[in-house]
Amino acid sequence: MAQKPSIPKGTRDFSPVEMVKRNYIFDLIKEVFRLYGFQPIETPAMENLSTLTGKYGEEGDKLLFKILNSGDFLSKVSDELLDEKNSNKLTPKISEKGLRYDLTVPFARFVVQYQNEITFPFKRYQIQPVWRADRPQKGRYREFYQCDVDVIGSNSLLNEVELVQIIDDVFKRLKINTIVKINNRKILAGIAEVIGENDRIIDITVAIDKLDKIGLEKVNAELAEKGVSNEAIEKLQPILALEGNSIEKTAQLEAILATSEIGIKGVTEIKKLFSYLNNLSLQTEVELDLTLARGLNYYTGAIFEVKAKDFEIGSICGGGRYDDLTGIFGLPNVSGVGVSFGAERIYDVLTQMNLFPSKSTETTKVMFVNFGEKEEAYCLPVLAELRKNGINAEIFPDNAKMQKQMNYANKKEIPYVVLAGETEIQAKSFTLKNMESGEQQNVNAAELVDILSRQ
RNA sequence: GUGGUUGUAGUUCAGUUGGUUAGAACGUCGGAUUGUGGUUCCGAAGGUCGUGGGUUCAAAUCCCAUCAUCCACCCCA
Repeated sequence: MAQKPSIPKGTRDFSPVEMVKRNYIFDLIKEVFRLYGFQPIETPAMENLSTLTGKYGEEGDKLLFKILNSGDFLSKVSDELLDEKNSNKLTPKISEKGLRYDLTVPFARFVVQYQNEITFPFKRYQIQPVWRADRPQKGRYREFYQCDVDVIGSNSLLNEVELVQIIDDVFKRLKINTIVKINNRKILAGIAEVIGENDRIIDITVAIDKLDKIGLEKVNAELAEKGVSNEAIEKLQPILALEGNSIEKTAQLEAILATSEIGIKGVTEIKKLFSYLNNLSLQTEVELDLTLARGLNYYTGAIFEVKAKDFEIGSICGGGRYDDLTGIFGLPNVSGVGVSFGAERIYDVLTQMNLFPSKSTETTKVMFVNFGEKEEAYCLPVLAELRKNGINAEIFPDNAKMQKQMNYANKKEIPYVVLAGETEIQAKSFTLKNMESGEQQNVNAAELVDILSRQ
């Protein structure tokens, strides 16, 4: 038992059955991305730590997986430093690489590195795993896939509009009912300004983000605990209590934030975005949600979050605009906006709501029963012909007992089985069996290919 | 990083107040059935009871430690 092999905490193996489902999600998402003119890139699993550290806040740095230097990495470390046993000071000496924490920062690095070869606006998508040294729990893993789409090098709000359309398109195809929550970091900044707590924008947004979850009272308590003045908390109350639809809310906000330049800017952006969206026949619900604050520190404009309506789970997609992401890598004033689809959670939703399509193009469609050497030779040309026609076909590799071979086909959910033994060879035919109905028919090679092509 | 939960066959779990040889279901393999799967019947294999220590005549069971696991918090997809 103790010696049984296992994989690290928070990581997973994917069986063939799971891979078929995962690929369904990835392929569908990619198809939509391409439809809007996005192109794929990939970046390495590991980045230089200098690229990663300091981009995700203090908490994020702790969650970075670091890779030990190769060779005798301790020999270069001074004895004093070793004796000190201070991990934070020692780490930079023995580790220079880390596993990527998300896809956005490597993308920013990519853009800066290839700025002269890239034509802006640059629209890319990227579907790769990321790693976080988090403690795993329900729906959270240490290795998981992100599906990112970003446009970089364009300030136009049209990009935000198209991202919402992509979200709508993807979830429409996946048959998941969603609600897209939209907010704007500038509005949050405006709120902080109006209540006189400019510097505490992060604390304030993190706290009000929990409004849904822990309620107004606890939010206020947390604000007070973080050092936000009572006066400011008082001023915040009417904002937290805003009601009505998105248009009504923006109207009220406009009045509240009148004295804040940045706040008004945010309201203007939101108004424009909603005016576009209202003219599109979106299937998903879209609403302004002022409590939506989560997200990385680098968001500066729109913030998105998508939730499944019929299923209680965290967000299944999220993103926003960041005005100066590439600035930290030496390329200032390049604005980008993007969203990331959470493949793992989408998988969970589809599984539990039974929304995966039953038939797959990835599995075997027909299996030939193996009756022996002579029969193998008889089957091989037809197998080749089937494959030439794009039909997934296989022959059982051993002349095993009929029961074993049929069982194999059954377990693998192969819908058709071909039996070709002595009788068929003499008649130059094949017996095709439908595994679901049990029906059998005797056909020649051409008919076999023809029938299976049409299924 | 903090708090809690649970560790027994490949999997899900029984296992009485500590008592001889630790059970079941499902799965796997074989047979009933040498050209017909899913159903049925019969049989078999499979365990250092997470690991280490302690208490006891005796430990899967009680105690301690440790590791793993799942859940919640912080944070996040």
